[in-house]
Amino acid sequence: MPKPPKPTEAELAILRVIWIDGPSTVRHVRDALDRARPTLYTTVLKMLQIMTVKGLVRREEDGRTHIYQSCLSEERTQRQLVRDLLDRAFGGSTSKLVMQALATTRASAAELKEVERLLARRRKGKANDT
Amino acid sequence: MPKPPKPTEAELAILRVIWIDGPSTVRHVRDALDRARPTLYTTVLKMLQIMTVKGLVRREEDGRTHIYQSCLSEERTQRQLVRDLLDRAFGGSTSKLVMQALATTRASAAELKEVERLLARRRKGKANDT
DNA sequence: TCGTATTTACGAAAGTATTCGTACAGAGAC
DNA sequence: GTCTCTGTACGAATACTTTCGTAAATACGA
Repeated sequence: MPKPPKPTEAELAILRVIWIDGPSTVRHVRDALDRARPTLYTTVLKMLQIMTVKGLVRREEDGRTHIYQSCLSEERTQRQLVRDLLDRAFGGSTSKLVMQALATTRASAAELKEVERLLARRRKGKANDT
Repeated sequence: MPKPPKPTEAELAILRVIWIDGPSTVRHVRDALDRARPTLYTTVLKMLQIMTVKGLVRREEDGRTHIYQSCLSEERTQRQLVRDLLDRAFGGSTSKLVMQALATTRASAAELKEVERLLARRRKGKANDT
């Protein structure tokens, strides 16, 4: 299968619901999204139909309703998005990107520790374990 | 002034030229972009006009031609983009984002060393120095 | 002066993403 | 059966982004 395209903003929001809550109905996705931003039922439905055509999600019929699940893992998609940003905004420099990530106020002490743990593991040769 | 919006893809490509090469004419930006992707002169001109209205760049007249410079620093924009991605794709988890950044094949040994240096500096309290 | 280059201006077209409105079908209450 | 609720389908409208075509002004060389 041809690699699925980079998800758009609205698509990503939907994918996140599915990654976190697992395979979901349209209604579930809508309710989850609605908390952040009011969304009509048919809008979510339409998006999921489009995403099905694009190969971002696939659906399973359960009686009258459909259940959507992601075709891509959260990690793989995240990696794709990071790489994309790396190329578009950082000229490929990972260290510059990490620098700006750490400059974010949201990077808590616990987060920093976790990052250090990652680096240490990586240094020991135990590359990616995601 | 109201904070300028997140640059679109084409806008970011233009901004990168200006950040790297300094204040530029339309022609210079076009020539630079053209190496990566053929672009018509008037397309770049139009984009720069739009970007001027949005407050992403400002221009100075030099005789008949205009010279465009960025209103935002490269670092600030990068930080904005990283934070945006952090929120949209990682639920705010900096460590997960960094993990995926390091998982990229493009992260060379030198890059990793640089990241470690950053972390060490940060640990010592010398927060951001960009 | 005349023709060509280069420049800005800008509306319109094309492309893409998102939202909305309406139709229709099935299930359950009454 | 009929009403209502919940579901899918899908075209159309809207919004946003990018590209293109053409006009007008100015500079410059022959």
